[in-house]
Amino acid sequence: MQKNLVIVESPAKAKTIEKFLGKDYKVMSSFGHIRDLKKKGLGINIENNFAPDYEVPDDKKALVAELKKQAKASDIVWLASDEDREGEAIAWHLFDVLGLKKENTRRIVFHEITKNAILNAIEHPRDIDDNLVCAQQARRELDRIVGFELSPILWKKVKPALSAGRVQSVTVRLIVDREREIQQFNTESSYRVRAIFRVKDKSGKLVDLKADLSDKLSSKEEALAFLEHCKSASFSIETIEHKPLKRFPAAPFTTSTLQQEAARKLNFSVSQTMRVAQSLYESGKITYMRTDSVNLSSLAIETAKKEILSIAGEKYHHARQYQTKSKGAQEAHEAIRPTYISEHEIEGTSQEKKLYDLIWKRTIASQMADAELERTVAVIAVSGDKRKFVAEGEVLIFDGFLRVYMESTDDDETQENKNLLPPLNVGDKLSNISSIEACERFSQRPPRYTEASLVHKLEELGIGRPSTYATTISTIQQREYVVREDREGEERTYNKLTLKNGSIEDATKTEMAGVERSKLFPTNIGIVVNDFLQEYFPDILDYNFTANVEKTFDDVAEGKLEWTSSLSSFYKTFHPTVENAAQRSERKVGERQVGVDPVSGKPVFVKIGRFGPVAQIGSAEDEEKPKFAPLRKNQSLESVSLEEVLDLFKLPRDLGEYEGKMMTVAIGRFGAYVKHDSKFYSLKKTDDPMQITEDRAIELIEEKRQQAANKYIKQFETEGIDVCNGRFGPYIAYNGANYKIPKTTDPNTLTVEECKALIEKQGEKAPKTKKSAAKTTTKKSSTTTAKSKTAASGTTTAKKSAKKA
DNA sequence: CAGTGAGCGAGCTTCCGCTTGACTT
Repeated sequence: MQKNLVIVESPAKAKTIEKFLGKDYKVMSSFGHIRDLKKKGLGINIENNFAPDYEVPDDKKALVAELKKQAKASDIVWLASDEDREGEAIAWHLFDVLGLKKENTRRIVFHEITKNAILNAIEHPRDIDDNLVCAQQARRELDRIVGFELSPILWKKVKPALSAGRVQSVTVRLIVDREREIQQFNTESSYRVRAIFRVKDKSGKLVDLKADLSDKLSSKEEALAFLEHCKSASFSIETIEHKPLKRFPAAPFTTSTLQQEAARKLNFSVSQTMRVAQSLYESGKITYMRTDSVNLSSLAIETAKKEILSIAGEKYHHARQYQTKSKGAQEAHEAIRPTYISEHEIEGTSQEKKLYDLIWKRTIASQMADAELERTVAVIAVSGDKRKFVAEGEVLIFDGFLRVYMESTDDDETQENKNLLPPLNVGDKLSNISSIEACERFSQRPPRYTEASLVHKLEELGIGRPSTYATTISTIQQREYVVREDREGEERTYNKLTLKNGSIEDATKTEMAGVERSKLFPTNIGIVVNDFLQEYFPDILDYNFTANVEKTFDDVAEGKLEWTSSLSSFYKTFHPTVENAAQRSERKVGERQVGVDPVSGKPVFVKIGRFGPVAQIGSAEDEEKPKFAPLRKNQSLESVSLEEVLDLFKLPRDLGEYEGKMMTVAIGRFGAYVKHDSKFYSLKKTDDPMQITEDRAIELIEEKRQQAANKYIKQFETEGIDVCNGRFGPYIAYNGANYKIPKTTDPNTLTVEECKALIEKQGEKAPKTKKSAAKTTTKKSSTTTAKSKTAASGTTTAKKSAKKA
């Protein structure tokens, strides 16, 4: 029987701590929260002074039972959850659920997982901070109230199974607002002028000196006039200025900055970064990865120093302690850093190696000296004109931290490398002119968010926590408020005027504009939901809502405010807005009439239907049932035209008969297809479903039949082994699973024995279950299943198929 | 995998923050 039981939040932490504490201590993990508001219903008794209705979730029951048992068997229980609002609440829930006694319970905290920090914590136990626990309850209940009162309004007014919440709704708003800014942005063009002079460098060789005109020119006429003037003008150096410059290393990683840098430098998605970081943490290679602190332990600062001295020498070392600037930071942990800074590299997957390398470099660089540069600015006067050319050069005097690490920026405009300027003197005449170009340039619209830049914005606004950034971003995509995708840009022409050898050339050039890679776009549903919420719940959708309620939670934490009264004053103003929205707003949220159908004379609408954006001819009140057609993915509820909508009703289209069966063309979830004899044939990208001919459809059908015929290279029927042609080349199919064939082997010559050997070598796999359709459609099908049951009410076949689904 | 959208109408959906596995591709 052990004397002491220590409970922490994370099992990886438990493992390391157990080593420090010796055999008198058993260390267990709570795996985060062990109790929460009841899953079903509000879980809050509003009339009864916001009394919470807590329950231990099913998947935690076994764990709680085990903790209880171990706690009973111990003399003293040490509650060592994190030192923040959530951690304090976890400690209290443990105390309550495990039925602990005050006299043999100790609350301890540490910010670093080092032996000293932990032994020190053990020596300084304290009581559970009830005020902090109350602040957490207020936070928890407020989130539940907002989420569970708003979401049902959306089910009624927009579409079932939607959601709204303090964090996710504001996150969607950021993206919708940005999209509107982009739509309303007026691109303006102007002319930038650059001169290239030829001057001698130190060794007397002629080199280019590039200089840009300080003013932009607003029109082609102005640009032409300026170049015309330059033909006969003279150019001379007016001033030269040398300025020392310093660059500072960035602070060590927090969750948010790690996500951003991994996206920029390694092209990781936000969730991918967290997955990889989690595995590094679990194998003890890095410190905790969900943190908002930039603080390094004194131990880390010491070992970083040792490393820097041995890699680069004394001159490169500069010990620094960083301050957290982000709003609402709770700093329960250290910054993200290597556990052992002396390990420059680690074993692991290539992703793990890359992320570790990034963390190592960032940590080391944060303790290194500033980089020193010198910038030179030469101003060049143009005779007979007030405007000046400016040439800038930069030299690195001392690389400092840049030796190991340089932070990236989101700015996708390629930063031009500035080099050292050739030697120049005030008064020098620049008579050797290579060219002067006036190039039409366009003003930049605001950028769309990437996952990482969105996290950055959320952190800046103090919305969400390190543990939730990744899930928030996936939630808004799951709800189909937002999509992450690429967009092809559009070709744009621009004008370029070049003065060379005394004459001006006028050229029209083209470039791609507006190309997007992996950016976040709002969907029709996202826009409709956002506009609705903004209209009826402007306070909740306010970018400062979270920051404001955090202030009242702080008051609760400091004991200045009763937690229930903070909630009741919120509820008093919030709940009436919910009632108001339920009554006043129309069912037809987001509906828009685009025109009148010329054939039937009925109105044509677009709206969010039960299954997403849809066009509708005629209304439900008409005697005749209205006609529906889903909108295409790229069509916007706000801007789609009557013509485009009417086109949607032209499908499915009959193409004529083939082999006695009708061919129809339509567009489904996976794109355009031809249906024939209840089989489906996808159209190629180049085929237009509105234009496709009967002959082309037959061609597609025959092509697919041909492919199916070529599917089998060989079949060993008695053994049930097939050698097939697949999308990724030849493979072996056996017992419902697929096996690779080495590239060096000719599939045509494979024997049964060789196939069996290959199967054995790759380890016999379980048969693939018939698609994971169940997993992806369960959620959606809950509505369709219910409907199909009733649609064919009573018939046994319908019940069967419903069960299957 | 390639559909759906009225009508009867019960019962379902949903939040944010702590934590990992247990599941497939």
